[in-house]
Amino acid sequence: MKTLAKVLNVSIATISKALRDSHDIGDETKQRVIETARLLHYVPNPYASSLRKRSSNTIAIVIPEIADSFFSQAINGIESIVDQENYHALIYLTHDSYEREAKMFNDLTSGRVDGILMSVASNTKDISHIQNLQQAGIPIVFFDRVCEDVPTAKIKTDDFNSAYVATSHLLDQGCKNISLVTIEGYPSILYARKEGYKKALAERGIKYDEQHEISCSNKYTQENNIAVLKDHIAKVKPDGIIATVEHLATSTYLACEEMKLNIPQDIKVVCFTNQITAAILNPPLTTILQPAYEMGRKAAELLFWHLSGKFIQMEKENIILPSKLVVRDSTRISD
Amino acid sequence: MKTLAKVLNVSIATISKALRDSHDIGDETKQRVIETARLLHYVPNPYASSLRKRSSNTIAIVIPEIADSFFSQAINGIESIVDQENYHALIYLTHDSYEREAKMFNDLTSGRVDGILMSVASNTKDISHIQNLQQAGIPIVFFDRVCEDVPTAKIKTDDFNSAYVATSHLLDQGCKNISLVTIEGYPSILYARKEGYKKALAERGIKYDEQHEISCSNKYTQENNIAVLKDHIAKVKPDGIIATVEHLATSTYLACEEMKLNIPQDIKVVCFTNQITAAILNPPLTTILQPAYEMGRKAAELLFWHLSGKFIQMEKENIILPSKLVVRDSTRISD
DNA sequence: TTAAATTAGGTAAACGTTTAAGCAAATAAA
DNA sequence: TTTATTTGCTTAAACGTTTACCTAATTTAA
Repeated sequence: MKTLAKVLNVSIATISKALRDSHDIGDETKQRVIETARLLHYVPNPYASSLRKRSSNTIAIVIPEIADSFFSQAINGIESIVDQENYHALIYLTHDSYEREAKMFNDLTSGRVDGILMSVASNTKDISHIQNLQQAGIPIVFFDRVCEDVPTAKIKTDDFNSAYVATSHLLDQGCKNISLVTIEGYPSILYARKEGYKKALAERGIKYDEQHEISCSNKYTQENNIAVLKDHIAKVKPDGIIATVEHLATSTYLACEEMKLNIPQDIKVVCFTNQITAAILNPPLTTILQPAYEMGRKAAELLFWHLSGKFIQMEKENIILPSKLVVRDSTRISD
Repeated sequence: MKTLAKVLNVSIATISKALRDSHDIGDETKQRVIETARLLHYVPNPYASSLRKRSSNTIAIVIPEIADSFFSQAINGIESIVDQENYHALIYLTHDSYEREAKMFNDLTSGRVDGILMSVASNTKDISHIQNLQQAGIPIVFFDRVCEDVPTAKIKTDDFNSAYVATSHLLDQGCKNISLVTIEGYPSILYARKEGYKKALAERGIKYDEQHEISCSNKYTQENNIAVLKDHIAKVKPDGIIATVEHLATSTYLACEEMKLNIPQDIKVVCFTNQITAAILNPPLTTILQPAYEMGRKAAELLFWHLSGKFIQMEKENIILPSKLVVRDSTRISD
């Protein structure tokens, strides 16, 4: 294209410099260049530019799943910054599979992106793929599902505390027998939620019972999860349930309905979810609302601070944004 | 990196060809190259490759909004193909703004992507940005919110028919007075939905009344939408509502609740939405479920067929996948 | 007046691939 | 045996930018 821009008969270097507003070029020439570039619909080739500059103006967003309010809201937050910085965002879905995640990371060492924003897959144990990436000099910021063993910036919400608050709330509402519904895998956030749950129990002198913890599949086979839940409810007869991931809300409600259990009379339910429909469910669902947008935004901000050369000790950044318990009828004592 | 791969003392061309499995290279050398590439963690630089090959292995997904079940499910469908083709997906959110869309398209003429999958912003009228892109030789496939004036492939759902079916269903349930709730803008799909609605009315000899059509903002200010709805309901007193976009479901339910209107007794509601919580709402919501995943998948398939050189008359591809009316309590005659 | 500094722009190399063209040695065809 | 073909590899150009280094002309300082 620049050869075409030689209608101005100046050198190609002049064009480049003029467009990048270099001090080397006179104001008048700059204007002429910019003007004719616009006229000729010239748009620079990003790949040539990236190759030469060794930076891509692109980041990667690596998440387990996209059909999930938390993640889609987080992406909105990320995008608000990416857009402002004139960057581009590649999106990668791991579907919560370690194998896919590792494969993607291998590709990402190529320099395709300048940095990565990620929520790790729930069954990721081995972290060598992440370490390789760091060795390649590519910065990573974790959000929500962080990987504690990797020394880099992390944006979390207060999982421990919010689980504690949720459990205490259920206890306040008279529950004696609370089950914790989680998914398979090793995400540290689920561990934290479990610990918060345990602490609330302990504080009231209730013994933690492994029987009360139940793992659903994270593969989104709703029928299967409903079956598992019904089984559990029949056996343990809980009067309260804490669902630790979003898609378990629907399964839990349907399981209760099929068992003719009334929420909240027979069983009270609280769920970690950002679904906007929570308020119009039957009954309206008490939720732990996570600051998804802000978390995505903050994660992106940190990454760009780092990329812009501002010295940040990435491994020292460990930001915790508060979640909020939103009490609705699913845990309200009905009279 | 290839200079490093010269530990094998062969030429850099040999490396390149060996890795791309060219017939030029002997089997034994190929193996040696592949082996040591793996050993040295060699990953080719995508920007150099893209520059030389003049193709990027990347597509763009341009959509109005991501925190929406339809779009996030569609992305899942797209991703299933993108992944299979070893491509990469850049994501761009227009937030339903024509200005943002046009700006993005200008950037996309650069050759950053090999093709585009898009749902156009609801207030896009001028389509010159899209035409410019086509002139630059970059293929586009529309899905859901198509732009009828652009000659290229389109994946839609049967908006006309499903609105017709939904309206007829409400009429069957005894509604006499049905309002259509839409958003501002000119998306052709909303026009089709309106026409389907009108046809169902006409068939039963009911006169279409403009009063019954109401536009909410598409800027997601829920409080505002609720106010608009309450106002409308108070004035027109509809006994049935068809909400044509997902985020209006919550607004509608809340407006009815605030007005102490019982769904479905006082007013019946059906909504175009893919939200999985529809089944557990209060009451369970009758929905028009769109084949989001399949639409995304099909759109991606078409694009890749085209990219792979299979001759497709893109402008002839006009695929319509059926939506499904899922009847639940929100339109059920209660006894 | 001359030397030094500044301004405005040009030259050419480099970024890391891919690929057309070429070439020697080995093999097949005549 | 000679010629034609095939095999396996090398050379070098090209993709479209950016940028270190040069140069000539102009301005400023001494």
